[in-house]
Amino acid sequence: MSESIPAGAAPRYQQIAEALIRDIERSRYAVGALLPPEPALSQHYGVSRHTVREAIRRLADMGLVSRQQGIGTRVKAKSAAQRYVAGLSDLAELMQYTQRTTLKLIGERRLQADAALASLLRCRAGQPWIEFETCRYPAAGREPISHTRIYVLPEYEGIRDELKGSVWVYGLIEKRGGEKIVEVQQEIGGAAIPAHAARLLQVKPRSPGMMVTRYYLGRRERLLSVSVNYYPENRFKLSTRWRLEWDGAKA
Amino acid sequence: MSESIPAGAAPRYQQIAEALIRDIERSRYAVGALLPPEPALSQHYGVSRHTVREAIRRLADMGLVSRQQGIGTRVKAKSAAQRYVAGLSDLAELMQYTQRTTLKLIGERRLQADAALASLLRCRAGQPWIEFETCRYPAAGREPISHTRIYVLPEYEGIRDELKGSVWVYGLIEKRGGEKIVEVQQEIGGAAIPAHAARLLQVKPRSPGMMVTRYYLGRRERLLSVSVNYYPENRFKLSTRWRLEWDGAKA
DNA sequence: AAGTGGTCTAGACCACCGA
DNA sequence: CGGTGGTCTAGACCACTTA
Repeated sequence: MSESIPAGAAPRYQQIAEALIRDIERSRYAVGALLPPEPALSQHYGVSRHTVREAIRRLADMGLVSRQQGIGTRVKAKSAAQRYVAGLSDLAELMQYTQRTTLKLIGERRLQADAALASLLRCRAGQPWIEFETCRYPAAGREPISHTRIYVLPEYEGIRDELKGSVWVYGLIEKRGGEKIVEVQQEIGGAAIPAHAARLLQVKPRSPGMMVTRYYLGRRERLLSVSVNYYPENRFKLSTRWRLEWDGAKA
Repeated sequence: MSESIPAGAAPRYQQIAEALIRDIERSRYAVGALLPPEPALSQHYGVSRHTVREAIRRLADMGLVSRQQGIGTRVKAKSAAQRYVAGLSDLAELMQYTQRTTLKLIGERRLQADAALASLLRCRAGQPWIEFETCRYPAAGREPISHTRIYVLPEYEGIRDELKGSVWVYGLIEKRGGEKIVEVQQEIGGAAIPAHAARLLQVKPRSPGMMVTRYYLGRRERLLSVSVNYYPENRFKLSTRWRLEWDGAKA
């Protein structure tokens, strides 16, 4: 072959990828069905098998097809699902204290969840927890940014000794138990600051604020820790950037 | 070459990929530096250039290196950064009104940003906007969930006619202008509900609530729309799930 | 002009699957 | 067994960057 390609034209494999995508969208190749084998495509488009494979690789990256040795290339979806994603390189970004902050340990107690706490912590009543009460301060200022109750499994009791300073609880859990935090569920709502927290935060009871509850889960959905945070008005903002991304995370 | 590979051994390109990863981790190739050119690697490992490219492709998929035609392959990171990601298949999930809700248009006006508004909307003073004031209601109940001021570029004035019902503004923008929303920046903080919004939300002025500001951006960071939302306490919670994912999103 | 990565060919053998 | 995708070779020309 080796026909000269017009300048500015897309590479051959990309043209073929586009052709295949069109064929999938127009249901020439139905979802669940097999694409023609690579040698057939290679002959049909008059290119080498390598070029066809390059095209199919694009489709696979987009999640449109999946390949299986010995079987073939199966159509998995009619169109590349676009989605918006947000990413964190580190869990510390979740809290977004860009400036240095200090964690102050106010108190600690062992307890068993009563009905109310069990509901908040999504566990069964009677479940034993250790509760750390903390406030977080900016390095320079005096007013605390937040009041936080941290609940951890009793087996992580020892983290108390390392809790001082600007360390993050989940880091301590990962360091000690060796259990990795695989998922964090975060709930945010407006809330009046309860009297006890208000005192520590130096605001009036029932002042407006934000309540953030975070559930830290390990492998197999195991709940390792829960934190309940109160942020008074105007001291802290949570921000998140959602970006459109093509399935497969290609730049 | 074509030495027989021991059964069960990893493919050659994978072995080479692992060797390169080791070399990067051990700083034989520093972050920011260039990997040796493909022909050199091909000769060094005694494989074809294709095989080397397959290995480097793995590294690129993991975000360890980036390639640039005419320049070379540059090391971008020492290790495949694990990260936590959250995904939305649709922007509607950002708002998370699981039940059906209705948008009620309260008012509309054209305006030019004064200093305060310009700061909020991150634009220059004098920039013309159209402001829609809306409340969102659950289907059955009476109390509104939220009060929202939506700012859009004047060119999208026409979306007013479609704003009624439970439609989402960004959908209208995409439908009309053809401009795609590529990024959404979201800021959340606790806030007292201002008097005007409080009246519509049927709460007392300065009651605790949550303020959510969302910036909708198109291609090239172009700001298309901004929404300022107030949610009273206990009527709505934002929840997000962050999951650990390996860079490159390879299963 | 020289060197880089990007694309492409025409072969080959292999591991895996279903009949 | 024949056919699938997976790996690999030994070439080739091209587009792009730097000098």
